[in-house]
Amino acid sequence: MIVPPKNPNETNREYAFRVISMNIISLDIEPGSMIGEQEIANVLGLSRTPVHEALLELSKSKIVDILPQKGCLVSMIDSDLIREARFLRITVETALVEDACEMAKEADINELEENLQLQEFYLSKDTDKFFNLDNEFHKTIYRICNKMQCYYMVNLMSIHFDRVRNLSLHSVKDLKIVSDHHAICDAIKAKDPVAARAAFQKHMARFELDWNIISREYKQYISDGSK
Amino acid sequence: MIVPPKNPNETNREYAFRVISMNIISLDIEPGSMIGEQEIANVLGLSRTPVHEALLELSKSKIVDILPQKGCLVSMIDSDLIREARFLRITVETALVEDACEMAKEADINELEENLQLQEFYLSKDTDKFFNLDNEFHKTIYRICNKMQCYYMVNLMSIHFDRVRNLSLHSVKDLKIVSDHHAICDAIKAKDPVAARAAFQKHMARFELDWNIISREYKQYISDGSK
DNA sequence: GAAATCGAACTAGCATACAAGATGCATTCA
DNA sequence: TGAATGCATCTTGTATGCTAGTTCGATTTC
Repeated sequence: MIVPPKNPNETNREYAFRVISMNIISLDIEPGSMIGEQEIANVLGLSRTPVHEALLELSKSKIVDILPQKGCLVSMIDSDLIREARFLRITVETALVEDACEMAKEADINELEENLQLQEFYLSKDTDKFFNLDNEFHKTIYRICNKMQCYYMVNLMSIHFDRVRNLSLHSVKDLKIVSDHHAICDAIKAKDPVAARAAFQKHMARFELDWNIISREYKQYISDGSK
Repeated sequence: MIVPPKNPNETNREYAFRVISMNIISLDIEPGSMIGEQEIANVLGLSRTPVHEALLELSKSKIVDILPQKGCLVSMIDSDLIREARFLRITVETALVEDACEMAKEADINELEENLQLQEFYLSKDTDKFFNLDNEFHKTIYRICNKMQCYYMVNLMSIHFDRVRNLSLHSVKDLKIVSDHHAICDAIKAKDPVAARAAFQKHMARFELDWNIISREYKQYISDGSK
């Protein structure tokens, strides 16, 4: 488990949540493994309480399953939950990119374009950095539309999806993500909701290809009943 | 504050969450009021711990705002958060009713129709019962489409919307909700996604009218900047 | 040898205790 | 009189202790 330093303005609970989430997405905590509150509390140098509260929040998205008096099971990669997370993102963000065509100011477009410059720079250099930039790109679209609370809810559930997306970045070679993002950004800039919708859906459709590769390559992490 | 009995298989945390949510929606806990963990713990006969955890979960949807070392502020009725909650529901459930046209089995249609029978029965008799049936109707649509995790996430945020919806049921006389539901159900039964989408959007559009009435009638509960 | 039983060692839920920051009022001081 | 100060008393965040339920292995029993 990777333990970054605690940020100054972060509560212990937020710190625990951040570190555990990170390690689940990066697979440094293995899908299907059991983790105990005390065990994590020891690693992070905290008491059980903030760790308990962080795990409670994670359990809301079913990324962990708290089994009372037994322990905390980190979920296997579950195609049903990924399908739900992906449905939610596609549905919500498709509507958002359309709205963004009216809502986006010049400064917003600049923010997106600056992000895309950095994406190009880091794509082949630093996978984790790129992953964060990708997340920021999507988050900016929520912000443009004044839907930050929706972002929080969708993002919490997206962790299932993120875990696979992170694997993709490390495994799948043919990455067209940045040009997809450019197409979305250009459509918003051109105030063309039809093009924005199309570009976004094309972007999200790539996942099907990745999933085919990932699901073969990481069989041991994928729960039964999926393919 | 109304305190129903604790269900047998419910943890104290779940009980606290259920009771506090209920009282926020029913306005038995007033918008803008401060509540303390100890105070609620006393009323429910619990310790602070499960109450604290319940409030943490509620704070995720911003329906309460935990101010460290000060207290817990129950949010005013906030048009921005309602707009977000409503956007999320409309966006997600519009997509769902379309999918439901393919997914719904005969048993599912029966479940919806049985629910509608009860809605007609209780509409003028028992507002709270009707409110629950309305919720169940929407929940069933998620279940038909195998999107229960999405239901949980959308529902958590919907509490802002629910608080006003509950006021509507008590204040707004001209209720066409049941016939709306019938139209949605009939479209799903006829496997007509275009009609289902239209019926659902017509249903959700009613809220604008209600909001105009509510926002005048309950000004004291509505946060500044809204109209 | 196999099955049943008991108990030690785990777990999370919850209660309680303590720490540290916010508040408000009484007191002090100019 | 008015502003500043300090303390008593709130609050939530966190740590710790206790309870009860689960697991697993050693021991007993047949």
